[in-house]
Amino acid sequence: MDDSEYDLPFFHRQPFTRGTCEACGHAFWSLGEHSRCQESPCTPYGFLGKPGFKRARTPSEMREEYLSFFEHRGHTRLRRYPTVARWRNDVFFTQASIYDFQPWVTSGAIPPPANPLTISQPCLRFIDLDEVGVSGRHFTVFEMMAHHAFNRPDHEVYFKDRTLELCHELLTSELGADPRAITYKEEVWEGGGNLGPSISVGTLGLELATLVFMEYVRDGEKLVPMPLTVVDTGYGLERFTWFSQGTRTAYEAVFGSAYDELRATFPAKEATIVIDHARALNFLLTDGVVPSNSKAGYFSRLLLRRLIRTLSKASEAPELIAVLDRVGREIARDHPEIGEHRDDMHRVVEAEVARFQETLTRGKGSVRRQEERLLREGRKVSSDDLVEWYDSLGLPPDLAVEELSNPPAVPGDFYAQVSKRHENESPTTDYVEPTLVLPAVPASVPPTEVLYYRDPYTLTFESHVVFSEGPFVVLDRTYFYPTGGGQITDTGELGGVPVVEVLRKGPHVLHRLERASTAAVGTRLHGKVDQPRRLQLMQHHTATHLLNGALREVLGPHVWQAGAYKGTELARIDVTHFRALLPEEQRRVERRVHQVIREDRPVKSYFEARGEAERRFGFTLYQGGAVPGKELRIVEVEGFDTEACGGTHCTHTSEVGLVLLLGTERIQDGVVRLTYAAGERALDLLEAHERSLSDSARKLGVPIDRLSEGIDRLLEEREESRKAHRAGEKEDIAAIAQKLLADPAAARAAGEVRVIFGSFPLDRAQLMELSRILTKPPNTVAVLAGEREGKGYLFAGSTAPTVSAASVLGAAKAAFGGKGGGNPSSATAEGEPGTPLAEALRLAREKALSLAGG
RNA sequence: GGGCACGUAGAUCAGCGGAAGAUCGCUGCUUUCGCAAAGCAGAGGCCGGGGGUUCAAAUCCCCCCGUGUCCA
Repeated sequence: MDDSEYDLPFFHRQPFTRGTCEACGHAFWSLGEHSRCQESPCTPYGFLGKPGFKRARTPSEMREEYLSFFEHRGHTRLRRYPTVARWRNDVFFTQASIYDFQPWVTSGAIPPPANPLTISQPCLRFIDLDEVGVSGRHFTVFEMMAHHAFNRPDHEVYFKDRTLELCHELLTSELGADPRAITYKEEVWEGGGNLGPSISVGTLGLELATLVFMEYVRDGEKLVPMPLTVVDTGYGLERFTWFSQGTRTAYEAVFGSAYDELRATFPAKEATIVIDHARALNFLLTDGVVPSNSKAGYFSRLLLRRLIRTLSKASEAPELIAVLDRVGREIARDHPEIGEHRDDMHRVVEAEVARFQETLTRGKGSVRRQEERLLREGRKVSSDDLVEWYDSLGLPPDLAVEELSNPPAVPGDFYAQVSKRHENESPTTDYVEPTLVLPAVPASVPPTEVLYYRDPYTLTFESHVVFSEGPFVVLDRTYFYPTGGGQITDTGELGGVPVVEVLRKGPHVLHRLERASTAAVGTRLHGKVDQPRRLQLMQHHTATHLLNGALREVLGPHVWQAGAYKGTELARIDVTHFRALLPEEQRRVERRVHQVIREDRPVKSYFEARGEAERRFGFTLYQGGAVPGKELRIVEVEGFDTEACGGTHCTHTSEVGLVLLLGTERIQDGVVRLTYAAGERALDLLEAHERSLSDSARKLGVPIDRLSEGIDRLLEEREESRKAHRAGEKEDIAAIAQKLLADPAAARAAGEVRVIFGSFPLDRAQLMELSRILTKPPNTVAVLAGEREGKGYLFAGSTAPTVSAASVLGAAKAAFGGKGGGNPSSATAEGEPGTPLAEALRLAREKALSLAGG
C-alpha cells in the first residue's frame, strides 16, 4: 500500500506530524509528540483511574451519543441486525457491523438500506472465549458502533478524508479526548480478495476504533480499483464506555448491577464468564439459535454448558434461568426485543439443561465402567482417556475425575490436546451444486421488469428480446418466475419454444430455452407460463408460510425457518426446534393451518421501506435470511404471518385448499423437517392414500377404521407361527435326542466318557442344538453329522475335560474335504456337496474314543 | 461440514470370532389377613438395517439409518 494512501488533507488542515512507532514499526499521525503509537502493547494503559473522556458514560449513553452524533451529520440510524448471520453461508455469526452488508451490498449487487448509515451492531466472537474474564477486555458479545458509506462512481458519499474528520471530531469535540494524545496508525486491511488502507485509532494505550477503506481488488500482484468503495469503520462500544470510566477492567464499566451481585458469590473471573455468557445467550436465543450439536447451535450449547458448569462451582449460585433473566432484562433496556419471548426462551433452555444432565449421567456411568474394565486388565486410566471421554462423551474432565477411584491428573493443556485431535480433519466443504455456466449479460442491457409481482395470475404476455446468447434469452419484461427463495422455476413457452428454466442474474431474468434462440434483439415474443405448475408452486409457497406461522404459534417463537423447498410434487420446510414434533403438536399445527385456510384471509404482497417494515413486523420478517435493500417485498397473511419473501403467492388463504402433512423428521439436532403437499397435489395424494387404505382393508377383510387392529392381528399371527415353527423344530430335535439316548447302538463308553454319535438331516445350527441336549451330563461327547441342502456338516460337542471337540474334528474334516475349527467344548466343520461324510463321522468317532480312552 | 463414541431383553448395560448374559422391572408359585420383602420358577432377543470376509460373525471389514459428543 503506497504511503500516499494515508497522506490525507485532514492531516494537513491541522498540524499533524507523521512518525514511526519505535515498538511496532508502524507509521502514525498525531498532533502530539510520541515515539510510539498510542495502542497496547506499544503504550501501556494510561486511562485506568484517569478516564480519557470528559464524562463517564454508561453503555446506553455511549451508544446513544455515538448514533446521534452521526445522525446529526447526515447518517441514517439503522436497527441492529440479528447476531446469527442467516444471510451468509461462510460464517455463522455477525462478527462485525460490515457483515450486515456483505456480500450483496458491498459487491454492489443491491443498494444499501441507507447511505451513509450508522449502526451499533451486536457481534459475537468465539475465538477469544478463553480470554473472557482473563484479559479484562474480551467479550463473547460486544457492540460494534459504526458509520458506513458506500461510494459508486456516479454517487460519491464520502471516503477517507471525511471519515477521519468525523472520527476526530467525535473523539475530541464530542467526547472530550485530548487531541494530542491520539495516534492514527497506518495499517493495511485485506479480506475476501479485497484490500485497502486502514487506520487504527489509539489513545492512552487503547485502540478505540479501526477505520477501513475497501478500495482494491487483488489481481495477482496488481491492485485493481473497486467499482464500489466502502467506508468500514468499527468503534467498540465497550471500549468507549470503559475509556470514559477508567475502571480497572472493561467488565466493571460495562456490566451493570448484576455483576456486583454475582461478585458476592463468585471470583471476578467466574462472575465475568457468567454475565458474558448470559449476555451472549440472550442475543443468540432471541435471534432464534436453538442449541444443537452442529453449526450455530453448537456455540449456543457451548456457552450454555459452560455457564451451567461455572454456576455449579459455587454452592450458593443463583439459578440458571434467574441469571439469564436478570441479564436479559438489563439488555432489554437498550434492545427491547431481548426478553420479548422469555417463557419460550426458558423452555428452550430447560430442554437443553435436561439434555446436558442426561449426557453427564450417561458419561459418568460409562467412565466408571470403563475404569473397571481397565483395572480388570491391570491398566489404569490415563489423561488421554480423559481427553477421549470429553471428545466423545462430552464429559468435562473434572467431572470424570470425580467418578474415578484412581484418577489421573487433568493435564494443564487439556483443551489444547482436544483441539490437537481435530487438527487433521478435512476442512469444511459445503457441497456446491454444479451450476450452468450463465452468459455474461452486458451492464448496458436494461434490467428486466418483473411482472410476476404485479399479478401472479396473469401468465401470458408480450415482450421484447433485449439480449440473447445460445439458449438464453433476456426480455424487457417477464411473467416467468426465476428459481429463488426455495421456489423452483416456472416453465412454459416463449415464442412457441419451450422454456426449461428461468434464472435470475443480478438485475436480469434469464430464460433458458430448450434450444438455442434465433430471436434477435428487438424481436417481439409471446410468453406463456405453464399455468397448472405455477398455481401448484404458489399453493405450496403460501402453504409454507401458513405452516411456518402455525409452527411458531404452536411450538413457540424460537421456531425459525432453517430452509425450505417448494416443488411441484411436494414442499418441505425445515425449522429450528429442540426435539422431534410430538403427534399432538403435529395435529395442532395442521388444525391451525386449516383454520386459517377456512378463514380465507387475504395474502397481501407489497413492497415497503425496510425500516417501516421492521418497525411493524420485527426481525421475524427474515425467515428466509436477511434480505438487503432499501425496500423489502413483504408477504403478509393478514393477522397471522408476515415474511420478507420474493416468491409468488395465492392472494387468499382459501386458495391453498388443503395442506396434507406427509411426514416430519428430525433432520439434525435442533432442526425438524416437515414434508407436505398443498392444493391439487394434496388432493391427488389424499385420493391415492385413500385407495391404498381401502385396498389394504379389503385384502384384510376389515373395515378401514379397523385396519390398524387387523394389521396388529396379522403381525401377532406371524409372530406366533414363527414361534410355533421354532418350538416345533426344538421338539423334533429333542425327540431325536431322546431316541439317541435310548439307543445303545448310538453310544460307546471309553472309561468315564460316553461318546454319542449319529447322522441326521440337520444343518449346523440344528446339530448344535442336538449336541447341547446330548451333552448336558458331564463327561459326554457328541459327534454328529448332518446333511442339508447338499451341504455336509460335522459337529462335535464335549463336556469331557480330556476330549477337545476341536481335536475330534481335526483329522476328520480333511477326510471329507471340509474346513472347520472350534474350541474344546464345541467345533464345526462344513464340506462341499458329495463329500464322504459317513467316513468323516467314523474317523471323528474313533478319534473321540481314542482321546477318551487315552 | 468433519472427527470420535454408541445402537444387544421393557430399562441400564456386560460380552467383542467358537453353544446369547447380568442387574432392575414383568408374570406365576411359596410365605402373609393384606402389603412390603424374601425364596423358587418363568416369560421376554431379526444383538439397528443391508452387503462382505470366515468352516463359524452380536463380535472383523464396507455401506446405510439412528443417537450422543467434540471441533469448525
